Amino acid sequence: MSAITVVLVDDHLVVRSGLKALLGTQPDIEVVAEASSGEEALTAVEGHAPDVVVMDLAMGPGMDGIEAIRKLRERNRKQAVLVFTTYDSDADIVRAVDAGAMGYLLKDAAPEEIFAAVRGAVQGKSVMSPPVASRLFQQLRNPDEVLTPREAELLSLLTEGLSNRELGQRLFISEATVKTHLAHIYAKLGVETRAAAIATAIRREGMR
Amino acid sequence: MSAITVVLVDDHLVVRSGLKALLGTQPDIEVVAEASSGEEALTAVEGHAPDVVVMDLAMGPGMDGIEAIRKLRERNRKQAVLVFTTYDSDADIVRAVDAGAMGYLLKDAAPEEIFAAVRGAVQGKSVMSPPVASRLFQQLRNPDEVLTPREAELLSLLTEGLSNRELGQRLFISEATVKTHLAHIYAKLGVETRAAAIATAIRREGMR
DNA sequence: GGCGGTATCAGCCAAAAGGCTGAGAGACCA
DNA sequence: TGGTCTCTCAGCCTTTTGGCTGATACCGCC
Repeated sequence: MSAITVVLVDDHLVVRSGLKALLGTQPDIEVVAEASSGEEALTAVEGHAPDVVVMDLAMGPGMDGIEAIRKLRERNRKQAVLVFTTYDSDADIVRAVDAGAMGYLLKDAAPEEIFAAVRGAVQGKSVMSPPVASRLFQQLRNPDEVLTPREAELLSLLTEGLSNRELGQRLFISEATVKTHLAHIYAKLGVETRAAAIATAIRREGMR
Repeated sequence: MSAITVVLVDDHLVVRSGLKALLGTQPDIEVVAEASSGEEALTAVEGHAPDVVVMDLAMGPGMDGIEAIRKLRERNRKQAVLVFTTYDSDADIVRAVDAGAMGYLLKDAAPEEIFAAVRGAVQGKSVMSPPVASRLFQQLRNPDEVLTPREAELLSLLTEGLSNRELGQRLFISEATVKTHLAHIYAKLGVETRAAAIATAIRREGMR
């Protein structure tokens, strides 16, 4: 059996370099290409048809990781995508899985975890770091705390510092409705003020 | 002349691994030890007395990079510290330089930049990534926009979602004083509400 | 056909935040 | 010694936010 082929996508050269060095120690894994942006990732995958794509989510300006994953799936190739990122935000996890990611690893993962994830991915196995898994589990247990699409939309605008009036104008709804949504959001996030909601959203939900 | 000795400090194994691989290509640079936390960094430097310490700022729980730099200087050894981090936040840059960092590099820096910074550091030269330098320059040109220590402290607490009353209690000052500081902070950040201030602080100032 | 979830809106009231002016104390520096 | 900066505080007024209760409409589902 030939080696598992991998394409690396990360905007940081040191990370790609480190990942390549680590994966290079495994005889059954071969890094065939690297990319430093979502756009590059698309052409790299097109050109090398790898078994696995290891992808960072945050990649500076331009296409982000989530979008890249979605685009990769649209061109329905059969490669598996592993997310490899620094933060374990609820929003990112859900969006990545939704976009079609096979696994979700954090950058402080042990080498064995990474190897296992790559090998698992080609067999259709989903591997994720323990903190990530526990977050997903948490969401399944407490569906009451999951924001509705409209609420998430509002929260996202909230993190830009808008007032209720501005939120209403932006979403074409009355200020009263904005306040209703906010009250629900606060309850779900477990906070009592918009300031705390913003802090929670940016830190925990990864809404940056 | 013997090689420049380097200690690597970063909580992510892939980053250490990548940095080591990159620096390993240079015959005049040798990585003599690695550490994954501030605490480890202190003992590693103690044991190896390197010429240069390459240090990440964000390192999970425990001592952060800034504190580690400060501690290293207190034990007044002669090694130079290079900050190597993902974000170029104003607050971090100022704090790092204040703590005694010799250089400030971003993780997307080119290999040549990194090599040059390491070599420059041992000669007492200060090297920083262009975006970092431009931020420092910006601050020198517009000293009116630089937060005072007290304001920075308040802003930091603000990003945790505290109310004016809570801020006052936490800082042992009256609510009136809190409001005065906030007004100054808003003016300096160019915002008009606490929500926008929090958003700006977390995103631009990197206060997470 | 009813039931739960979502999205929309209103009105009322209390609390919090923000804008403004003015002012005193201590530090630092020319 | 006088000016500047920083930190501290007060009062007054307007705007914004948050808490509460209740209501309508649409949609999917059993």
